[in-house]
Amino acid sequence: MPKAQPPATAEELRHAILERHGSLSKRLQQIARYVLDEPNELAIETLSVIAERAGVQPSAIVRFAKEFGYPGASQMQRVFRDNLLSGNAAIGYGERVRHFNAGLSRRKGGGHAEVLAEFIEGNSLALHNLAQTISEAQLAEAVDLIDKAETVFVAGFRRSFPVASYLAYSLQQVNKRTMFVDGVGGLGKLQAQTIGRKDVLIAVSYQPYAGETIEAAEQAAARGAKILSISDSLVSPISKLATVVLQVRESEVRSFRSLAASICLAQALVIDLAFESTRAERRPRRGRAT
Amino acid sequence: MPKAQPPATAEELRHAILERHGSLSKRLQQIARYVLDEPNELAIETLSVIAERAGVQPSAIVRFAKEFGYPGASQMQRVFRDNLLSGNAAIGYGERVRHFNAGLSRRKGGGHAEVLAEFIEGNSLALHNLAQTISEAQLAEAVDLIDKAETVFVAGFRRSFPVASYLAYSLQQVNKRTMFVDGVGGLGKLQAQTIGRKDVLIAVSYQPYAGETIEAAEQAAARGAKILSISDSLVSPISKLATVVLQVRESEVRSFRSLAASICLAQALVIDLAFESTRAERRPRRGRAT
DNA sequence: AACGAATTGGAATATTCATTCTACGCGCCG
DNA sequence: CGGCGCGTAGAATGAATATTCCAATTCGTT
Repeated sequence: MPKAQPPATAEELRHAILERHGSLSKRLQQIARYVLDEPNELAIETLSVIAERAGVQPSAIVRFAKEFGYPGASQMQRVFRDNLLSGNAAIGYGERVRHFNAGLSRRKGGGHAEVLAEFIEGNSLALHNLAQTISEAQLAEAVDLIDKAETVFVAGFRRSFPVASYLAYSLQQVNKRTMFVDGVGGLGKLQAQTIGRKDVLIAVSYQPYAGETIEAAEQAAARGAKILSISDSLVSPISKLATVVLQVRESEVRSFRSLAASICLAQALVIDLAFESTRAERRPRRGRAT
Repeated sequence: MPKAQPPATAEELRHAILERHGSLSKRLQQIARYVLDEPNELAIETLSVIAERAGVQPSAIVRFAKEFGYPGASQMQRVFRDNLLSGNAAIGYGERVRHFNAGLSRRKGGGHAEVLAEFIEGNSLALHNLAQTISEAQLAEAVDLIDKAETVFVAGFRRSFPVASYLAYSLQQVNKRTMFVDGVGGLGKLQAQTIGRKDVLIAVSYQPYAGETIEAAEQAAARGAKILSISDSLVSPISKLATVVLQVRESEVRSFRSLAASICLAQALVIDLAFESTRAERRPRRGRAT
């Protein structure tokens, strides 16, 4: 049932969609979601491109537009285009385009957004720094270590816990046998006690190093397991015991260190491993489960 | 005399135009000026519209594009579109992410460092995108919500778990009364059951939305608690119930979405809260004046 | 002033794109 | 269990748009 008056601005349309989202058909909801999530795509790309990305038929988008009162999809696009333009409208390059400095630092004294911007900046720096501190060889070693392990144990507490949990989760996602030493119920020590010679412990730790992690590492070392340390220092108590150390320098803003770089590294590690495994599938030996 | 290699970015094209401006024909200079002055128009409008506004023939614009090495005017437009989007960041992002997804499958995958570099790039993009999708107002609302809460409950499972655990950890660090709904021992439901009218639930969730989180959100809503949703969509099951939604667009490579942006947001949220509390300490009581 | 080369305007053409339409599939209700 | 209606996919259509081409004009040169 098309409305008589189509929303004239992107904001209005957004509201309208949110309001009616529940009562739309499945396919239309799918489109609604895409429209909400990717307004700029909608503004610029052609209908068929949008359709493909949203996983629907072009005609479905036309129907969607009509559902909200537009005569056609093009008119709906216009709304988003205008919105996009007005957002950027301030950028008026004159004939004197000598200003190649697109001023990116907008100083709003406001506070909230500034904090966010600061962290974004900091994490961005940390990420790029990561590329320089981690060498290809190190990464390859680390992946190889994990790939060859029968079972991977992951340990990390306090500040490192999110990184460890991410690692444990995604390793399982790529079908690596993984044991997350989460220390629930004070069982951390026991969990790590079953580690064996063919296994690997990934120990994530940052200053101040959690006692549990150190313990786990010591135990692993004692039982002949390999250790991969993800840490902020090469000489941390854990790194000393490690076979391979991946050093991450996190950004620190107002004495709060971030984790973005570590998460990124963890992610790259796991995906890289997934590639490695895929390649390894062709090889007869070492039949890891898919 | 068409150049062999057309400028691939708007900035390059601007350079090229400025350089050759003097040696262009009158009509071509006219177009050059328009291109420099109104890049946005060029990005979005159709050729004939642009021609009319610039006071030239459509064919002249095609000629202009060819002059700079493009096979047609459309290809030149694409350059400006990409630029517009990456400037606005909301989808220059999607476009680029799509690019290295394509690139990933093409490359042999031999380079470990390459994978890392791609994730760094992807996360970097996601971070910058974050700055644009989260408005100061939203952040302020979210902080306010948390600040006023008696107890903060944090829920997030599977992929969202690292983010949730980070939030829980750092909220406690800044002395906020926090309850981490971690679902250990299948007690998730019970943990969330004690939530009250004065409390806030921070629900972190991404597709596919974990049932436990949805349950927790429903319970919270039923008991009259406020909900802050950190999610990838405005219409996710959790976001629908939420008082405030912070939408995060993560980078995605090979169906592995990252978490760096979410971690960054979480961090900013907590630190921002810490400032807020510090300021509030001077004032009589917990209740902040709105 | 006249010729030639370069440039331009505008119609003709080819291509791409949005939209419409029809037949099919699915779920709902009798 | 069978019919009915909504929703959907996909091809056909028609419109709009980009591009090409050629004749007309301007500009520079001798």
